[in-house]
Amino acid sequence: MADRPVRGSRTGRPIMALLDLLGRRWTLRILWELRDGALTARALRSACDDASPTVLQARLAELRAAGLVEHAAGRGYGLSEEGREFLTAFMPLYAFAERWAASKPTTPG
Amino acid sequence: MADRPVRGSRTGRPIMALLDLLGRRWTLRILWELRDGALTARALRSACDDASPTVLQARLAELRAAGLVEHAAGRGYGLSEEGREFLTAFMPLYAFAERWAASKPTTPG
DNA sequence: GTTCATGCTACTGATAGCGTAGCAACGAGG
DNA sequence: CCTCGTTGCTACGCTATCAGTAGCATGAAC
Repeated sequence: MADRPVRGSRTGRPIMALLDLLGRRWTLRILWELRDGALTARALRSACDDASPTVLQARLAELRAAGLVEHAAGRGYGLSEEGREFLTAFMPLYAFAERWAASKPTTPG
Repeated sequence: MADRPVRGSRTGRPIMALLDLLGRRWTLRILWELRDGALTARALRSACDDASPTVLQARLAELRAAGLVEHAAGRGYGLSEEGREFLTAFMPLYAFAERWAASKPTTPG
């Protein structure tokens, strides 16, 4: 996992790089949990259902390489300027999720 | 992978269910490749860099269970009404990807 | 009958992720 | 100096997921 940028980025289409980046476990979740501000690595872990630090660190590294997440020493991880742009672009999907769940039978509770 | 709806859906927050659904390999890609109309299972496979039919079938099943994808016998797989809504909500992220790639050094071409 | 395309499944081997434990660095308090 | 508690990060063994290839059953055209 060193020089390989992002799976699919060689197609030249940025959307493929993004699709591939987001299509990995915890990636979207991390970005989402960071929406209200920076979190320490351990706090982020708690927010993400205590996911393995192994994967979390890997995702954080990818996200930092992608320029979406930044790390302030001692203060934890937070969204970068681009990360916040991402989240803004993501919000319509949040709205969709609400409507989607409302029309789904698989939402008993 | 039988009765379990979607990881994280028990939190009651639909966004978690969506985040989790999308955070699986090929899920986002499938939805994206279906944007211009239905594709047969094999055509979809080609569009998805010849991904394993095993995973593709699994994703297709999940996507159908989620109500985002439909299957017309002989005609292939296509987005449902909700699937199209999803894609509409996804478009801002497409726009973001373009800007994002432009500001990234990791896009030599 | 043969041929072709459809959707789908069965394997085996590789990769990614999980769960737990632990390390090094830094600051506060004694 | 030492201890304590926090930080970010890594190692290890085990499991689940994915990859890659092959193959099945169905249906239409000929």
